[in-house]
Amino acid sequence: MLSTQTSEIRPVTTATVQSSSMEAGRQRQGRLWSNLKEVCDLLHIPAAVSVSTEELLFQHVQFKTGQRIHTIGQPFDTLYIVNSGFLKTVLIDEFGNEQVLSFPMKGDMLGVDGIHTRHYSSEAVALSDCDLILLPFKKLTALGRVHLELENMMYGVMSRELVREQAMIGMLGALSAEARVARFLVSLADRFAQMGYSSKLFNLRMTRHEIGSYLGLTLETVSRTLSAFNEIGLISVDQRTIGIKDPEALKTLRRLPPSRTRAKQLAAAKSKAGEAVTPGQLLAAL
Amino acid sequence: MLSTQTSEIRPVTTATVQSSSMEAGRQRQGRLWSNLKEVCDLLHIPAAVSVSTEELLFQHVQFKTGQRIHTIGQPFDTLYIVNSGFLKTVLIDEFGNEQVLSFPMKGDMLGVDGIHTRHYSSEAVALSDCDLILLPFKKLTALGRVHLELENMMYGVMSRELVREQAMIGMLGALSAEARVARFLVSLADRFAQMGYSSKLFNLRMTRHEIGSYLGLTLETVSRTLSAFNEIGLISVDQRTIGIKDPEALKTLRRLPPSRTRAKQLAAAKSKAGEAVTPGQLLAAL
DNA sequence: CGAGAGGTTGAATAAAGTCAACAAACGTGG
DNA sequence: CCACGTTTGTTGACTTTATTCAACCTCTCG
Repeated sequence: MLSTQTSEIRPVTTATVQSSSMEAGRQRQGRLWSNLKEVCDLLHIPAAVSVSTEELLFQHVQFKTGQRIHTIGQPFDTLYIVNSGFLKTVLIDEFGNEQVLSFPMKGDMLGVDGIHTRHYSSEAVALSDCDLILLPFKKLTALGRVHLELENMMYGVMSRELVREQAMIGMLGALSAEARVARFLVSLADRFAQMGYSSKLFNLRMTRHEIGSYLGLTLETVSRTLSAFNEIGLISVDQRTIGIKDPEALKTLRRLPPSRTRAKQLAAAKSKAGEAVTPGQLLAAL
Repeated sequence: MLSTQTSEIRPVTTATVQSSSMEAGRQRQGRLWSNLKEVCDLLHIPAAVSVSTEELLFQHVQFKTGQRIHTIGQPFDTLYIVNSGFLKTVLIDEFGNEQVLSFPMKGDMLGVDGIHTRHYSSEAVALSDCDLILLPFKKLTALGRVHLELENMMYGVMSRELVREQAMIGMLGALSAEARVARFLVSLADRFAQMGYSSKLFNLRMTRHEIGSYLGLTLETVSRTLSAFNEIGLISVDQRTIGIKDPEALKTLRRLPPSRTRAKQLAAAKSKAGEAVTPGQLLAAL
């Protein structure tokens, strides 16, 4: 397994950090430090008038694909904000099985689960090379009392995280496999759009196994569902490349009609040569 | 439905509040109030040296069974701490179906999901008569800057909530129906123990439907699973009265053996008249 | 080029859901 | 206090959904 191979590797604090100008402020080359406003922007938290935040700098750290940011039980002292890259957070159950909790990406905060017990309760692994901003928790709370937008930021981010998890619980508790996969794709598309990438065509950063774990399904079910979506034209799939063809249908999808009906209808639709039939219309007709 | 009938009823500040012997809280203007230390104790947060917190009082409010504490979309301004009673929090999906998110009880905080968007994203309903402590959020953050134990309390509680939800996601994503019901019972037992009640015999405050929604199962599956646990002696069930017989087996249970095997084994075990066989031994033998 | 991880697909199986009938408890008004 | 309708809970028969097991394919990267 990818993560086990690299479990002992510690973050590379790049050579440039040691340069003498550390106390002077941010590095010009390499973007190794961010100020409060940049952090707030990243989190999509409206930063109030930023008073002299140039002394208030937060260090960046790079992680390579497969490296662990933190592990379960490790003493908690810092939060992380994803500046670039893709990760997963996982829980490990009593017999070593991974349960994927989230796929953090740009603008997400990591490590919040460690505040309560002062130990991280989950593990975060880089799915690609990543650039993270370090927020030493003690420093953060101390600063929170001076710069109140920082404090509000913290409450806001933690609350947002909670709402997201609630939505996840709702999804796991109530939706069919197909609806889960559909919504997963839509939410990924939305996040990519938010980050300025295409929401119509993107690459999955995770395996079918990881998606399955995240959605409470097996990898086979995920694979089959993607194939089914592809078959009826909701998406295109080629390995990890996903094209979103009918986002609306994906958003509202509750359950696919049985496949033998589907095949018939599809054939019928095709036989009307030359007529344009959207996947949405097809689904609605069933 | 219970909650719809009472949707418009606002909290009653009851007459009985005047009874002098309430554990937490004092009276002022005919109402119950709690100080910071009492709030921290309730939340199981180590309250640091409490400086003159007698002016720092938080008001209580009573809700009757079926009343709503807050609804989805309602403007957020206050957090609640449960001082006594039982509640549920729910999400309502696009076609009106309830998804139960949690069953808050003594020491739990409500409303945290409202901080981010300034609107509650879930609905809280009293499952019994309840006594809640009001924490006006603005007041709270302002006070947080003076009394830092309060600020730490907030972070701690929100983080704890997050960890709980993560555990829930893990459970919904990975466990069988039987394991979910078993863990649900164990966690209830633990909570009752923590509150000073019996962890061996207690009453469920919620319907099978609500349990099912919480666990991502149907009410029939919940009912059948409880019956099965009863049959093999892990618990006793009589309507909403649950007796925990073998907490250890419940804690570690992953999956029950098929029922025809179970019946045979059970018969075999019984036929050895006079021999004491614990449910745990029975399960282990299968 | 070959090993191994990741992905797809099919057939058989098991788990949980659905539909339905019934029983027990609750609560409300006569 | 009882009768009634309603809500809640149990159980059975059957169906659907997703998992399991297995074979096979196809990229990637030493």
